[in-house]
Amino acid sequence: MKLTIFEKKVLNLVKKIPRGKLTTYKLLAKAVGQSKAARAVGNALNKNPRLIKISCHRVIRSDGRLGGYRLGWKRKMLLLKREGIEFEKNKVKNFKKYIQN
DNA sequence: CTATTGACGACAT
DNA sequence: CATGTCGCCAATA
Repeated sequence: MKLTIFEKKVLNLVKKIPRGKLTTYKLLAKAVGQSKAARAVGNALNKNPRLIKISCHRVIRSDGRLGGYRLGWKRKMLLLKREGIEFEKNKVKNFKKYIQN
C-alpha cells in the first residue's frame, strides 16, 4: 500500500495529536498548505492503512460534530469519551477548548 | 483528459 | 436545530 505525499502529510500530523486533544479536517487541510482541502483530508484518513496505530478518531468537523469514521461514529464517540471528552447532542461539548493548535 | 466519489465547509431556507 | 445546495479537492476508474 503506497501513500501519496498528501496522505503522508495528513497522517503524520494526525498521529501527533495527543490523547484528549482534537483537531478538525479543516485545520489539517490548512496545516498541509491547502486550506480548502478539508474534504480531501477526510478521504485520506479513510484510506488510513493503520487504523489501529494512528488515532484518526481525534479529527472532527469544524462545527463540533463528529464527522465520519470507518467503524461508525458511535465507535468514534466511545473512543473520545474514553479520553475524557464530553458530548451533547452528537456534538462535542466546547470542542474549541480541546483543539490542538 | 473527464467523471465520480466522499470521514468537509459555509451559507440559505 | 435540521436539510439542502453548492463549492472544493485528491484519488481513482
